[in-house]
Amino acid sequence: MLNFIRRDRPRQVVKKKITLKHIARELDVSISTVSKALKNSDEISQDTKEKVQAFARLYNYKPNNIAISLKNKRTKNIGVIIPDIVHHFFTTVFRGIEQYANEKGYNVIVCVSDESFDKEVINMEMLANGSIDGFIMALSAETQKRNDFNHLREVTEQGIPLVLFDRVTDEIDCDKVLIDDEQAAFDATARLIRSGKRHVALFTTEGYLNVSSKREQGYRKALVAEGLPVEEALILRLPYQFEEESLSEAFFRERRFDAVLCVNEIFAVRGMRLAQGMGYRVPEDISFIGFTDGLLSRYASPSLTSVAQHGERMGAVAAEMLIEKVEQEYDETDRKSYRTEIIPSSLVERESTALG
Amino acid sequence: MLNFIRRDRPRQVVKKKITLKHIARELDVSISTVSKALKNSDEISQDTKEKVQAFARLYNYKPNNIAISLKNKRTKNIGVIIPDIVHHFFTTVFRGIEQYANEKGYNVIVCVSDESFDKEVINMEMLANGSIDGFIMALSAETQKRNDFNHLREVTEQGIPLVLFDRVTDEIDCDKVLIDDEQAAFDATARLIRSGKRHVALFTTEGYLNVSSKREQGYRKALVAEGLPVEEALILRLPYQFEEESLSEAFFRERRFDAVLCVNEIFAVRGMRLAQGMGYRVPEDISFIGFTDGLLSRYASPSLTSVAQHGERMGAVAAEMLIEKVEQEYDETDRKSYRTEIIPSSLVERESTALG
DNA sequence: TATTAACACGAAACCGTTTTCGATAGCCCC
DNA sequence: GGGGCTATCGAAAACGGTTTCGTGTTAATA
Repeated sequence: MLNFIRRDRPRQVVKKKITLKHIARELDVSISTVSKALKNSDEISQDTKEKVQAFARLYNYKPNNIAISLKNKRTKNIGVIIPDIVHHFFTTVFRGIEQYANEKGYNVIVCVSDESFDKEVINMEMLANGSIDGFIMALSAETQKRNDFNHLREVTEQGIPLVLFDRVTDEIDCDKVLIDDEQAAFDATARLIRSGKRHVALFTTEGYLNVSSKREQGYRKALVAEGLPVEEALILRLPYQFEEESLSEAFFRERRFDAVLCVNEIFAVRGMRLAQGMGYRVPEDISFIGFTDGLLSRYASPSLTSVAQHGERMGAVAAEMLIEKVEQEYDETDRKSYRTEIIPSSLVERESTALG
Repeated sequence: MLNFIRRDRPRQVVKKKITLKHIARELDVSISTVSKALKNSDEISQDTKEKVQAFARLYNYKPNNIAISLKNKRTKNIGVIIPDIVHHFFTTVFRGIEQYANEKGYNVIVCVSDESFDKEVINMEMLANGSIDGFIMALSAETQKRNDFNHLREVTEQGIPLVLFDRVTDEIDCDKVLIDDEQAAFDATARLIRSGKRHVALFTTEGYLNVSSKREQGYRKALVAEGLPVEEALILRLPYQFEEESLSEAFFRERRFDAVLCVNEIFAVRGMRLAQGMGYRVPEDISFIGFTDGLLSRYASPSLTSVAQHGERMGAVAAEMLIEKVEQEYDETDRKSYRTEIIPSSLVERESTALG
């Protein structure tokens, strides 16, 4: 009597999803027969198959994902944990992940750690209990600062694949995908010097971020490589969300530099603006290069030469590495070996640097 | 013999998750006893409870989410489908969703429709088979253009709660949360006029986007309300990702306008730049107001007066509405009534408009 | 005519929980 | 000493699938 169409809700007919059991009942066969018929198993007669398949189509049968996950012990979900989502770089990486994952039939569960260690841990634990087949993550600032990676260790010890990107740690053995931050900073700095600049300043963040320090290293090495002194006074460490004033005007007024490498777009754009406000010309008097080639770089005036980090590529690679691990988990009794991929970045030249 | 610790992997001990069954075996009690003991049921003796709980703690037992989902027919996941993720507004909305959902113990699965109807449909179908308890979505451009909402209808008919935000449709009966686009455009336009501008131009997108046309309406009404003529020649329809040239210089050279309302940041920033390049002063000669108060508005020079849309608020409200529906689904034999919430936007005044 | 193989299907176990409904044992009481 | 309680636990069904392993029927073969 088609009793799976519930009509007990008052004014709205709710067509509940139908199950194998319903089909079996209606067609007076067993559940296993239905299951096999839908998979076109040759155990089942042509006749029965057609009956079942027609019925299933008619009532739009779709197998329940949860039940399949439980049976297969695979969810086809991957968990992504990032420090922030309102952030151009992470967003582009996420897009790369989502695209690749989707192609492969995976869904993506995102959690935002908000740069907090606790949230990172909680989110991981939530997802690690069967909700996902693997993790892709960038560590929160707090986690990097505390140097506590037990939550990661727990997960990998359980055999759950993990891919770290951008904000990684050496403490954990897993796949990683990185930006060549040091190299990029090196190249950008060298590029400034070769265009005739002699005093290159660095605007970086104060604090613990791995990436900033790598960029600083590249900057230093480039100076040395080009035979220039590292002038510590030209390295300005700014608070993350700094206000106009903190980019001290005095620093500009003295102006003992003719070019600036900035570890992000915002520092660069604000720097340019301050410089222009004080009558300097960009790039003639001061050149600027930023990191993170986002909207700001493109639309600033002058437009900003910037290190493009190809986040989307990074995300795709991370997803590829993860899914490979997830799927091999079930083939070979694996030999685990972990890779670290470096995603090359490139310098997008715009108006804030004079063409050397 | 603690046989749930598998040591058959070569060099890496894999501590597989333990289950009720394992605990039961080790402690020589039944699965039901273990389950009850862990829930502190008073059916179970203090003795047994302590034994079980201690064991569970020791081996870090956590119930399997998938199994629980199957049993409860609730996943504690919500599905979010948005047209794009590398997009400031959607990203902020997502953040609002994620935060609220997380507080309530829900996880968020994101799918990007990429403005494609087909992807939207596929993603919905994927998730609708048990993976999520409800949907939050903004329609893809193609969906809006085709006016085909059967996929939404299917889902709601199955009794799956749905909340639409920003890009919505009247065709579907469900909760909605909207920006007061028309009002915001009205206010912004009025604001320009009251500051003494008499010829306000509009830079909008060509095409079907619901939001753009609402903003245009508000713009038109404001002109009328202020007793000014609507000059069609001052309405410029630009391709979505337009290049410098397309914002025709001629339009600026004639300059039959002294203020511009732009339906997004990018149009505004490019407009300002072009204007400045041609020697006009902003805001003295031409004032600018944009929509979407993002990084560009903040860091442009001059900084851009912009309509802030409070995406985070919007996301939080959407999540709240959805979760309410999801949870009531299981209480009352519901009286479904759908709400439409309007999230007020506000004008963030910056340098691109003269203080009226 | 007895044996056997192919065919078509169903029973049951399983994935990991929760929960209902006994069932057993010990104890008190009359 | 039997009836009734309570305390403590286990069996089993259920969620919705997949899959292994029968099993009964029929037809082909010796």
